[in-house]
Amino acid sequence: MPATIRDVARASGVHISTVSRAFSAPQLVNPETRSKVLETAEKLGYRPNRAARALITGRTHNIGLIVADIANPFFPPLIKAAEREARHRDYHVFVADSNEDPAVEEELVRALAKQVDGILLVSPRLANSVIEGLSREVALVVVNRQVPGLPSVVMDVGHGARSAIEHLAELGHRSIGYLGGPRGSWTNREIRRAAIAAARNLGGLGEPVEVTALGPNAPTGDGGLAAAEQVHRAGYTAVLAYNDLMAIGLIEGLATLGVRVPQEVSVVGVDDIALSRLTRPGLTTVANPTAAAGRAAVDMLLQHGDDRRTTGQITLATELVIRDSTGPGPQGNADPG
Amino acid sequence: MPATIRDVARASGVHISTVSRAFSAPQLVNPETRSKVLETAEKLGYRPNRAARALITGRTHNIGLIVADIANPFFPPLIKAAEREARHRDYHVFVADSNEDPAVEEELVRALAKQVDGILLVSPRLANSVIEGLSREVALVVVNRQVPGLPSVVMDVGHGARSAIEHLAELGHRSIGYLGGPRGSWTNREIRRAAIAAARNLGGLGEPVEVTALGPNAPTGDGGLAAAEQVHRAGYTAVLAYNDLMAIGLIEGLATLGVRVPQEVSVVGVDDIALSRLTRPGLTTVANPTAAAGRAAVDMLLQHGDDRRTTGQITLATELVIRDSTGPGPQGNADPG
DNA sequence: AGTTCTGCTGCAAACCTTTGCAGTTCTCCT
DNA sequence: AGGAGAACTGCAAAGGTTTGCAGCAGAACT
Repeated sequence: MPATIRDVARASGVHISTVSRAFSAPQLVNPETRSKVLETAEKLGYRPNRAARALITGRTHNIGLIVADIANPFFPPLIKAAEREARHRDYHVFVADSNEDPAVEEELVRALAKQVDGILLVSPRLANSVIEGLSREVALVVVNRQVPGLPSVVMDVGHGARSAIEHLAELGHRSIGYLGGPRGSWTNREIRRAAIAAARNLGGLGEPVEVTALGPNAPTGDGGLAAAEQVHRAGYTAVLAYNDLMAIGLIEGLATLGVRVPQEVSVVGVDDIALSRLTRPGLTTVANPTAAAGRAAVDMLLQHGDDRRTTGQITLATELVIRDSTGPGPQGNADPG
Repeated sequence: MPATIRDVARASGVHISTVSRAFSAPQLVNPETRSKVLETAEKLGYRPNRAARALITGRTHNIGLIVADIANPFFPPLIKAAEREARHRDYHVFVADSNEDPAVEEELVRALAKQVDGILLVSPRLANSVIEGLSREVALVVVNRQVPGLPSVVMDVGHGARSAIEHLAELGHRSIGYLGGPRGSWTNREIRRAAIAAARNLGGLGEPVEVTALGPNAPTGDGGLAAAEQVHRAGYTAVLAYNDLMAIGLIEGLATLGVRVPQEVSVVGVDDIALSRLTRPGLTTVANPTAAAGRAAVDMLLQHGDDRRTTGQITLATELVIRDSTGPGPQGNADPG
């Protein structure tokens, strides 16, 4: 029913190859012919069949994008930026959701592999070895993870965690909890490592600061909510959470236990999702450049046309945003230096 | 480089058509042959080329899903449910985001049309006439909108709005604002209509209740935040918001103006996004069965294999969830009847 | 023993487009 | 005037799969 290239060729009195070129290699065809062809194509409602094109060129002009959980507000801005960037280059984005499940994630990569030109693996929960294996089946760019030998885009959460710990220490906090995220998350390991290292560092030059890691936990509001009691019992005066969602859940959980934030416990999140500006207290958090990450990842995937295996690794800067969920620790006020 | 059907045929000593049938018509091939074929296919890492398959069958086994704004937490659960249902039937879902822009929306439908078997148009901002036109190019199921002649899935927001207004009236509120959503939203019109009608109805049997509509506004937290002052000035004692995000933004905006919810103003949202349980006060809201809607929409699209133009219209029930953002109005307590 | 049927497999066309090559016409040199 | 080159267009193969049809062997009839 839909018009094919043949219909257009017939209707405009030229060969199909000319029609083809009118679309995909305009400089090779006489402007007059071209406009005539385009006109009839328009009239017939012709749109090139992407399947046929893909069959012969080997490129689908689609890219896959797999996230751990699309319901986590961290991802949508990244997805939007990636879609925008991709559309801009005449690509489309397939978004899929692994439900935080490594097995589903692997299955998705396999299923998508044959119908996309490459896949953006965002916040993968898979083991590095598996990811390396998959990268032999399809071009991969990993986001929020560094995998040796693969192109990747990460945010400098280590720096962010350090800033957060320093901020809390400066406010006088000495006993800090790290509310960990999901198993298999590179970001989680990175934050934990950096937070503990930062505490050790600070301990060297003043009063000892201790960071204790909790988890793994579900990286959701409920995950934070559920951890509230544990946090309360442990007696931390400040908590750094794996992400904003958990931080917000934690604050609510503490509120129901009668614990006030930031008066009794300070809370810092990571991501700076749109919501964190809106809650009360406004959430102090490590801002992640998610949109930039989405754009960069698409760029990496498409830029190096066919020279697969580009091993660029991009690290984007993060920044601590101080709002109202952090306040002076029990030792008194911030020390002046 | 990747193994083709021909490689498998050669390696297992049968004709390619047998390999094809081993995958897509198992009952037509000898079980022994079949297992041998599958085995060698596995060994060679063969995966059918979907482009080639699509070319001949005319079905891509992909479906498109266009939402107004993927960053609105209302959509992800719907998307997840749709993806799940689709994957279950060996389909994949293309998600795209129109940025609340009708022009982008139309362009997306056109672009997607040729590479999917059908499109789920969720919360479209397009005019009905345009949607009807598009439905001639590609199978369409509309969600959160009723378009004559097209299959659709809607939530009974009219009922929800009525319940909300009745709830507020019962609490003693007489001057209620409706914080409207975006231009072009069917749901917005529906809620407004129902809310105003409900007020008129109530007025008939007791003290007059007035519902005043505001808007259009951006259906986001910021949209709600921005409207806070207007709401405050207007002196409503209760507000029904187009969605939870706006309701939450409004509550924060009122808080910064020193207006307490629910003591001074009651607020009701629509959607019951996950977050609404977590904020303080917990948000009273009209719960929408988003996951069910996602599943139903995919069902409608795929079920009636090729008998296009099925005109089923599904309406899913909504339910008022009462939490802490609504309280007694200025007239005193709830009246007993 | 001859016939019909069943169950399986092979053959080849078809799906729609891209692209290297060859052919044609025309312009511009020398 | 003759030849070279440019500019454009047509030809046909190729890409990987599905599927109607035909062929074949063997089983089950008569």
